[in-house]
Amino acid sequence: MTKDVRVRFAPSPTGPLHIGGVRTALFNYLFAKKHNGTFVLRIEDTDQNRYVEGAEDYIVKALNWCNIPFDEGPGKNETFGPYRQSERKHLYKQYADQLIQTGHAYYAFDTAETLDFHRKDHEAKGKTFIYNWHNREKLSNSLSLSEEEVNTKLQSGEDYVIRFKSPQDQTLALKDIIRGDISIDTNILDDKVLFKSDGMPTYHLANIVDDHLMQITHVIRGEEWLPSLALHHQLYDAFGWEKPQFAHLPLILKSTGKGKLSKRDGDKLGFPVFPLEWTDPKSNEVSRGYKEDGYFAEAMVNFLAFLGWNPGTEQEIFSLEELIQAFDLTRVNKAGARFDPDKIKWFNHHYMQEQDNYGLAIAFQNSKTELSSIDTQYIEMVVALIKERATFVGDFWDLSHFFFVAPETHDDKACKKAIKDDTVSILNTVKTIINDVEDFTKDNVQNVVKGWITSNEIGFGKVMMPLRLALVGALQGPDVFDIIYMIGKAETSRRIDALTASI
RNA sequence: GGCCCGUUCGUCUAUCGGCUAGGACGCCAGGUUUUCAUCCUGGUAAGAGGGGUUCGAUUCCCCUACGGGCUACCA
Repeated sequence: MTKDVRVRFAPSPTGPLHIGGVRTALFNYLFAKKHNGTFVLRIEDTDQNRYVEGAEDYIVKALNWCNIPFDEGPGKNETFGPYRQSERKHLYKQYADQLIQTGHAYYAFDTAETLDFHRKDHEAKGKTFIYNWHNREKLSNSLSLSEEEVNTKLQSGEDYVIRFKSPQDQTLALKDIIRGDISIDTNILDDKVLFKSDGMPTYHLANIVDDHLMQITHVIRGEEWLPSLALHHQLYDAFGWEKPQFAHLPLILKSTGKGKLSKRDGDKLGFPVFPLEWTDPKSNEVSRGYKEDGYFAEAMVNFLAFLGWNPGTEQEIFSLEELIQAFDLTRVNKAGARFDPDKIKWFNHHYMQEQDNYGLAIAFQNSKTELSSIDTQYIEMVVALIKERATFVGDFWDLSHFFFVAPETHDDKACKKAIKDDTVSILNTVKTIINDVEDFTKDNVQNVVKGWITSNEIGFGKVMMPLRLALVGALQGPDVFDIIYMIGKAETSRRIDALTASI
């Protein structure tokens, strides 16, 4: 009998969730759903200084937009709540105290200035200052001070932190689902602060306590946490708790240049790094989002799933449901993956073709004031004709404006190529022929015009090129007869006249 | 600097000792479209280097190089 799978996504509300965070959430979600488990959202807001207004709301909205909503979290199925660490503040102190009683932790009174001095002093001597067995006896803490001294400090209200007492001369055998076995020498570990002088736990304590209390079975997080695994591992042992399984995901790297993709790379690299647009509450600076840039959630999810994971088959297009079925943590890669903006565009083009035309038409109409008074059904027909050429709804206008307004100019290069001495007379005849079509369908117009060209041995290029030029203003766009059918006889005539008049 | 993790086409990746190293994006060419794009077909391009182990290493081990992460009373 195995335990029900419970995973959590535990972001810190310090700003908009970035794309790497979305990927972490996605992998948690896929893993949970694959195993009929529960996906928990926990807000890790233990750092009061970095709290950003609106960030939590953003995280929830982003997960919902990606269609990977949490099962349990703030305001939703709160069986293990509360889900904000700031609201669980009262819980942590007793656990820190427990560790002191069992000898796994101690009080430390060193000021930030003192520690800073030691760090700089060591650095100047070419050494690294580590607060651990090496020198904790020389610092101000409950291991170096007498019991009276410690009690006096505590009772006088002096600031203190609680540090984990990292053991000496031990080798830790850590396990990671993705990376396998990792062994760590405890001598190089420092005595991490578990409980801060402001009465809040640090990430390390809160994380372990909450994962335990919330019965988390699998911790799936970014690789930046791998160095903390040794500490977390020891914390579980110190509490005597059963450990969850760990999986550290490879990081998402910048598409070009060095380092991991960061929040600041957004506008600099020309593509969003956030799922949704974000306005910084302090500076009012706006960062673009995938949604607002015209990406479909399915495209982003499919792309992100393949950043660091693959199913082992050659299939690349996966619906969310298919991803859930195929997902397997042991197939996650170890190495970091560069973000490829071209590839996510390709996914978007693919998912564009699967979108409902009416929905696209509405989105198109809402995006362009020129379309506000145009019949949505007409727009839907246009969308059907052009969407295979588009990656974003934002491409639609460039691809289809001639369905709505007559060209104001005719492309010079195209004119040189398409217009010959007999073009005016040919176009006039074509105009008459089109006007004479009684049952005005695309096929009928096409048959009549093509029949006329063939029987008079004129040559298709001499007719079709100038005709297209008249209708579109350039040598581009979908089938000429689709355009003629859509804009109608009268407008076709007007556009032909406009071109012949300019020759 | 120290510690940890990693290293296959430009990019994302397949390969779990037998390889003519496969796929996708991008790029290039051809075809379709008498336009452009889409689409189709083809092409380009890779196991960091050096040692081992082995009949045989991209695959296992070691070293070096390179890349990444961490190194806060941040998460």
